[in-house]
Amino acid sequence: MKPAVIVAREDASAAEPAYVLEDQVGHLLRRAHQRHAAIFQERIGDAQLTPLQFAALVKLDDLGEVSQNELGRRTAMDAATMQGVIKRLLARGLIDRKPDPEDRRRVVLSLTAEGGALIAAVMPNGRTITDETLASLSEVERRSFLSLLKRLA
Amino acid sequence: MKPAVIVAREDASAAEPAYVLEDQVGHLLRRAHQRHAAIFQERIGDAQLTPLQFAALVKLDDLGEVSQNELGRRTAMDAATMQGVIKRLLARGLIDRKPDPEDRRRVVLSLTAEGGALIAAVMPNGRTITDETLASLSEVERRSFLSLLKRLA
DNA sequence: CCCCCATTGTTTGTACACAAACGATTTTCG
DNA sequence: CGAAAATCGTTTGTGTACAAACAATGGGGG
Repeated sequence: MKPAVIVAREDASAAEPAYVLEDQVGHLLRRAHQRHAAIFQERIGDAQLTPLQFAALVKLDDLGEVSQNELGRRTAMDAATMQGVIKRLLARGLIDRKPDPEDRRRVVLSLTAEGGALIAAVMPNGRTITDETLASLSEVERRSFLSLLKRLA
Repeated sequence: MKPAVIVAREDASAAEPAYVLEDQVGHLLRRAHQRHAAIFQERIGDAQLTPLQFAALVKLDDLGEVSQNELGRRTAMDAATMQGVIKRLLARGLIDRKPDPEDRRRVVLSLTAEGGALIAAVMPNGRTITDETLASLSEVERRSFLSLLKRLA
């Protein structure tokens, strides 16, 4: 049997604990993401390169040649967002684009020499950014946090 | 013949571990935030209400009357973003806006009756959204995750 | 008292983020 | 085979996100 006084624990007048914005996952995820974006911009070493553009270049470096939608799936961008990212990378001459001879709906994307050089140059900064983002956590805490975060995403 | 150079290219015994996009905090934060936004839209119960608009209403409900910049600070939005959010909430008649008699640079924001009713109605859905976002974690894991996330934000 | 400087709110421009609708293709299956 | 369904890339429209520049106001120190 339960003690009757348990109800009064949080607040004398409310049955439900207060909804505190600052404690909600959504709000915290948004703020953590904002902070990471700020660190990225400060440390990536190329003022024009955004997190999504960096992600697209990294994946393109991994995969060699991919279609636009496929690259979008690998980097968690929808087709409309991918459109814009690809357009800007093309404009900077960092990627190449040609029709797929085997499927006329597709275009095949790949890094240019310039894109390959850029991604090689800034990749170490990517590690720095990850480190700095997690700087307030110990090594054990980082592993724990990343493992939990991965299960949420 | 088997050239030794191949080994140095991409190998488990390489000095640097590979940069795996899927393991980077930034990418994971982005994906977790995306997933939360999708759950929010599905569950908040008002198709027009966005996470930022909801946050602004919650804080306005807490604080009563605040200036626009102050509300922005409390909800982690910069002034330009706040501009758009406030404009849309005003257009829907959910908030009120009047000049501050004590400081002519400021405007004072507050909930309208309609805004108050809406926030009261959807607040429980906010709890549901938080729960569903964290659904893949146990109670202990949730507490641990939120505590670590709060230290990152 | 007055000038410098900070703060408030606005505008402009760039870049995600995604829904919805579209034409062109390819695939699937009756 | 041929019609329906799925996939590919594009466009449009709305809503964050933030830098940078701006006019107007307020506060403080010389």
